[in-house]
Amino acid sequence: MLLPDRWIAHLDMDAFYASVELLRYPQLKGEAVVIGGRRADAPQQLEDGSWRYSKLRDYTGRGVVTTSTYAARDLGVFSAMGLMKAALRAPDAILLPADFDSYRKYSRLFKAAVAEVAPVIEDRGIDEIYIDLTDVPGVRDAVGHDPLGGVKAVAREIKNSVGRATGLTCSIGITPNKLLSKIASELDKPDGITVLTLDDIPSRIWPLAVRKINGIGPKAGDKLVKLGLETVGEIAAADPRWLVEQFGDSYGNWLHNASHGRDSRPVVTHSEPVSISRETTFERDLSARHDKVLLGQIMDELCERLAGDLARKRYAGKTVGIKLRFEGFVTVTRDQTVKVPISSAADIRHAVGLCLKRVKFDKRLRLMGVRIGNLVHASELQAAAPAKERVDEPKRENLSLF
DNA sequence: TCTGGGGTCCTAGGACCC
DNA sequence: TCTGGGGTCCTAGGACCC
Repeated sequence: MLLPDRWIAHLDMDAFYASVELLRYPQLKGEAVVIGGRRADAPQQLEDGSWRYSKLRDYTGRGVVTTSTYAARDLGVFSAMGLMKAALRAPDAILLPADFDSYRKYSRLFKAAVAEVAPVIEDRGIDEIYIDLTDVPGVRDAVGHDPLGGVKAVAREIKNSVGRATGLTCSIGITPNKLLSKIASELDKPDGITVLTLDDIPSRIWPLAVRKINGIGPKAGDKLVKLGLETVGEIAAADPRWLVEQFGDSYGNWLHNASHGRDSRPVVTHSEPVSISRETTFERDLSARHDKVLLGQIMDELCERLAGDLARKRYAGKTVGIKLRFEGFVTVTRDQTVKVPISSAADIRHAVGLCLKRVKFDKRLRLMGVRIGNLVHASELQAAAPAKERVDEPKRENLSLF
């Protein structure tokens, strides 16, 4: 066996939000539970000590499933599914509102627990991480005699550490790169460890559906299937020149390499944000004419919240963007770049006004969002160049849209 | 009964400068 | 009078991920 030059782990918490809720409501273990919905009611304890829960069948609105327990998944209820659709499949499933503060707390706890064993960690969101295990003592020292044994022992140590810190389980995939580890962590879920080398690719990776590769989404997945490629192995067997003809230079070559398990991306332990945004979907579609005042208030509030995020994280930005989604799910964006980084709600709102002027409002709106990019951290923002830079921008009075 | 909210990255065209 | 190539920035849309 050819030994890899790196051992990269992908760790994925099992049904993370749902599992955190089960810590709080252990009596729900084994039940079909769904997390989601902005206004779902929290469980209530009655005078006799029993609990009353919201049922999926009682929900009305535009929410989606954020996570579901494995029992709910058995009934066909999965993440990102509309709650109304989920209710048709599992009307008696228990519906809990999402509690992101709690999930963030457990996220910090599990990442700190992993860092005690293996410190080279890449954050991939609230419930998953990549870990470079190459230089972890238990892995490095086992290279000569029992490399796979060393890797598995470290994986068990990480899982134990996470379990002690949080009471939660996770699944870990360990392979020579991030692409394969991401796939591997799903092969023995929940609570599993899967170690693969490049020799395992034909038997373990090639039989999988193309959508199992991180980076092949709904569009590319459909196109591949229409072209007759349903498994990763079928992509691997395809002529790379043909893949390039079908998918373009960049994506075609990436597909070829990915299907052969090739990926040299490093584990990135630090990154700066590129943009920060806030958006909201309305309970009902709103008219730019009849709901002008309300839309204006909502936009003001989004700008306030975005300014709050910027202040807390100590960033300013030069490019303000709006996102509008109309009935029929048609999405439009407009950007406006200003000369000097801004961070106040008033400055953002002003740039938003410039963006709004360039949109035609001929349909009702279901969503509005504000984004700021071209970010500069406060620490690298020099105090120079004050107000006079804004002379080229129009006056504020004639900018009030809505 | 359609489809949340927070992100990243890529592409492609046009402006503008050298 | 016609015609360069390269580089960077801005904008809009879209795919994808958690």
